[in-house]
Amino acid sequence: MSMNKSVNEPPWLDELNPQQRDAVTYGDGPLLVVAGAGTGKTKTLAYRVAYLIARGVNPGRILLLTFTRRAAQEMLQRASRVTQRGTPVTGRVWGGTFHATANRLLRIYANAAGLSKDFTILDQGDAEDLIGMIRHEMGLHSQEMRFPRKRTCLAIYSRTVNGSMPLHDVLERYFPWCDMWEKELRSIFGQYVARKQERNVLDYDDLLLYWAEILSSDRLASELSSRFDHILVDEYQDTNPIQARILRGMRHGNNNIMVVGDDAQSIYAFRGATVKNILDFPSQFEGAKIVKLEQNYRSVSPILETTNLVIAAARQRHTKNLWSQRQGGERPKLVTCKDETQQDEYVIDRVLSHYEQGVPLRKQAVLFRAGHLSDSLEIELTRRNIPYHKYGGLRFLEAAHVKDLVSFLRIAENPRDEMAWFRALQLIDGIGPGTAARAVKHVAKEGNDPGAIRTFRVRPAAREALAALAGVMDDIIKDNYNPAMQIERIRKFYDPLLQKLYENPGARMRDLISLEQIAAGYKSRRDFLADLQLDPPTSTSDLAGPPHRDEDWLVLSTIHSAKGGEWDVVYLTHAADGFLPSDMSTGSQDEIEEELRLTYVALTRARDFLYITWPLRYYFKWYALTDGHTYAQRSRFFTDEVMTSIDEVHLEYASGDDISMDIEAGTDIANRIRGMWKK
DNA sequence: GATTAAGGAATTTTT
DNA sequence: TTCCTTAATC
Repeated sequence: MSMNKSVNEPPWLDELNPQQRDAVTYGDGPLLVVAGAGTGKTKTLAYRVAYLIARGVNPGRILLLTFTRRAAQEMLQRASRVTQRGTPVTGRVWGGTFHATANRLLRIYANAAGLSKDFTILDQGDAEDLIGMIRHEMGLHSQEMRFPRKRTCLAIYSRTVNGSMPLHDVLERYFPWCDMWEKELRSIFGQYVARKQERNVLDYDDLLLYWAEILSSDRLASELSSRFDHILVDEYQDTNPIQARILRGMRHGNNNIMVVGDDAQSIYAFRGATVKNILDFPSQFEGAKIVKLEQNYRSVSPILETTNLVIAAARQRHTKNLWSQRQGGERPKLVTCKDETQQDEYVIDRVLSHYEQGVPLRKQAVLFRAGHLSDSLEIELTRRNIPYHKYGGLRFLEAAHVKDLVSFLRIAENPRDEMAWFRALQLIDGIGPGTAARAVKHVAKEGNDPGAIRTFRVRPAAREALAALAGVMDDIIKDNYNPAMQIERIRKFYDPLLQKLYENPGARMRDLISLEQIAAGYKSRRDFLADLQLDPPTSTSDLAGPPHRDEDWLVLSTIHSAKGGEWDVVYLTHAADGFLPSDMSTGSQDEIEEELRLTYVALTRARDFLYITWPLRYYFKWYALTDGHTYAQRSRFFTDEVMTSIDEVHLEYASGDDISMDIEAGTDIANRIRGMWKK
């Protein structure tokens, strides 16, 4: 910025360090901010938004792309706190994920994209099922011919689309064991695409793909670009080639774009994300300025020392020298436990101890590689009445009963939605896959009027239920029914089925009640569905409704879902080889390196205290028959070099099976027991 | 043609 | 364990 403008600069710019300030006050044109962990990336983006608005940019003409909706909201709230006292103008900023933004834009430009604007969205499960269906129709059964599973098929498809790469290359590089099926896969994918178009549905990848495709027309690219004076992108290291293509397309009129990221934290390669996007940014957007943020405000220096050592093992990265002014503090601890039970005990013990020292539960987080790794901890927390929220892992929306209910709404929104029909119909006794498929065809032949399901002939036993289902559809399509009322109506039909269908109807029923409550916040069914699928509730307990607002709870999270977060105390559990790195990801050097970055992301979430724990012994839980166990090894990422910065704690030698393993308390007890004889 | 019983296989990360 | 497919029955 030129000096003569500084008189007009807002006073809050003083709250930034020189590099942050450079980024925030940068003029027009492309800007790349390489921001190390904890260097105030969120702050910089938020202040940039505030700055732009203060400089007179219309908030409605700013697009802020983030990884989750929550991240966008937090930034915008922060931006409005910075600028105002007055009205939160930031509410008008377009903020959200790429997918949610795609959804919003595609509704507006549906015609241009060759879509009908009432399209519905297939989530991953639906997409898998559709592929599974097609695979089955083609007679490619997985078992005997060992054809790739439907999950794998979708993963291959997705990688091809997101990476903008030919199928052949994807197979060769990432799925070599499926190489021999290239022809069949190509044909499945062809049908998959045709089927989606015929049915007016988009999968997650399509949202990006259609957006990108619209932009390939110069006229439309100009039109879309002209909606936004500025585009800001967070977590740029986790975008994929198609997203980079979209951004280029969106900058037809001007090149005001700011991307922020850290190559050391790139952890979404499995989704096609590539660090290349960051590296290539300067060549893709000519004249780009680069700003590096290297002062870490988050972690105390002993923790930073450890994280710097961990990431130093990465082969390919931008060198950054992260430093912290937060001197003092404890060195991280690496705790070897006997088994998972002891690990749970230890973590809970430390959590409570920090809690007593004044750190609320919500400022502490337990992180792990995979969703199921917190299962035993969750049981123990529940038993002890310690409240927690879990992020990542199995999501609410994927639960069968929720999908059942949502499928009715999807039919109402888009009667062509084959997967929704298929699901709803099979709820009826006497209707299986075969009948359901024919019923779907019948409805299509009758012009996709949902009422046409009445005229489909089924076996006598199913007739009454089918008529009832048709009645539900009639009712919820009525104009004066809001989403919550629609769900209430569906439940009249569905609740009795739920009782019959599932073992634990009580818990499932509660989910449906939460769903109805969430729906009450929406006026339109379309928005409700889109939000549910694109910005789903992040924590399983977000759904328990908001009964206690200021309640405190411990955070459990997969490392992926912990991205962007920070906590006073962080526990990284299951730091054993096989889990970190995951056994699934040790195929190639690239994969292992991604696991290393994942570890780095986990460790850099910590502000004051960092505990890394791993159990020596794992029991085979998934086999009821074998009660065997296996010995684990400490994660390979904690090399001797790294360990020079970490204190080791050994709990595995302690005797007894189920005593609490607090070290301090342990010595205390030993003392007291000795004392008993000293009198 | 639908449902159920039985057998077999495999377990990541997310929009 | 859970999910999924296949074979046997209704």
